[in-house]
Amino acid sequence: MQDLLFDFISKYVTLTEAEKNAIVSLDLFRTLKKGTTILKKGQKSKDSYFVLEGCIRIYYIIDGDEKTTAFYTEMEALTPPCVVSKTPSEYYVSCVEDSILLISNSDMEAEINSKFPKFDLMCRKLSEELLAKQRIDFDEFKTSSPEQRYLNLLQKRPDLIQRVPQHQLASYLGIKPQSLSRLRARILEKKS
Amino acid sequence: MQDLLFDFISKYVTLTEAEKNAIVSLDLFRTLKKGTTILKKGQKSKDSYFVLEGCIRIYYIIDGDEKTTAFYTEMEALTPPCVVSKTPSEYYVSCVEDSILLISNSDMEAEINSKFPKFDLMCRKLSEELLAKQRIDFDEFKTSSPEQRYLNLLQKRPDLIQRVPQHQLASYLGIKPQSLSRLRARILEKKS
DNA sequence: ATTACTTGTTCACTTAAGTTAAGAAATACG
DNA sequence: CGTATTTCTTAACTTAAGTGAACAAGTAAT
Repeated sequence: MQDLLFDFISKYVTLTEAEKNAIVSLDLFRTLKKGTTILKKGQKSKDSYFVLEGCIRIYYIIDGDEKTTAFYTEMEALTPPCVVSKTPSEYYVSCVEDSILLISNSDMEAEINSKFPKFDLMCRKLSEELLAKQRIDFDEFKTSSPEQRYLNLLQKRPDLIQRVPQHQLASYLGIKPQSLSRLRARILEKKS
Repeated sequence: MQDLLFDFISKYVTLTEAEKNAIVSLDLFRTLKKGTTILKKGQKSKDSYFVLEGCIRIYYIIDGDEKTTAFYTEMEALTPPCVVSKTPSEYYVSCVEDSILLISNSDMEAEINSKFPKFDLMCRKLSEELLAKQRIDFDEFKTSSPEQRYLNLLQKRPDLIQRVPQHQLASYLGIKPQSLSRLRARILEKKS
């Protein structure tokens, strides 16, 4: 399980055994049941999440119903905006499936970073990369129709469509569940 | 003009006079005319932009017409995704108005960063902050209708609506110019 | 000054998403 | 196992966005 983490890290920096041990000794791995909420609206938190196995999502409750805006699966990291801004969270984060997460605290990260400057470098590279990736995703979202977005998702993250309830997918695509259902029917119609 | 830059930087790190001089001596300020294209589709580039005055935008050309997805105004920074991924650009960047930009090269940044670790720290803080901000923007976009998005923009960046041509605003809001025009008429109707 | 181009609005029509409601299918749980 | 709940689909209707076209106003260019 830890190997997955170190494979990921190796894309950004090269760690010594001592450094790897330092991470392992922090004992940050957590096993969570499907449906577990790990961050609630209104809470303050300093925790970042790295998904080793499973899937977590960000969702809002607007006019009484859930709006899911993001999913994080294997080898993806999330530092919730509220951790950065140090304000109460506007949204919820919960497990879509049984999941194994690495949960790190920003205070602790600061400590690690001062001991091992490499981590700092990794964090910078990672957030620059995520910023760029998210920019592209946002641009694609803006420039395409719901149907195109769905087809695009089918290409890029086909697994998500299988693992995630469709009403959560719908809001992720910026539409209502009924529209997603209809849109799928429309696509099938076209194919035949 | 440089004061604006140092005011901005001071939000992240505290610079000494020597460090400030080092930046100034690099002579990175550029004055550009409205309409100037600073990055074209297909180009490779290592340049990041910081807007001191004016406004720049990202746009794509899809099926022959422009789709503007982002605007950057005073005190906002853009490192185009293609600089991070080191691949040819998928989009254009151009000046919406006569602008003064600080244009820095990533090779040069690396050099500065190694001389002055503070810059590295600033870059990390900045990209973490921008990532969080963009996540929130994306979430708001997904969870609201075109009309809500327009009203939201009116609250948050009223200046943009004045400075930017409406057909560019439209694609920024994810709709067609005609729809924006109609939507605005609808809002006026409601008010009266 | 005239022409050309850009920009914004309006209109009629088409297409697709939102809404409300009902029912079927799958899943969870006692 | 059966019941409750969640999830998904379908349908009829409403609302709003997309499309194509025409026109007016403003701007730039010769």
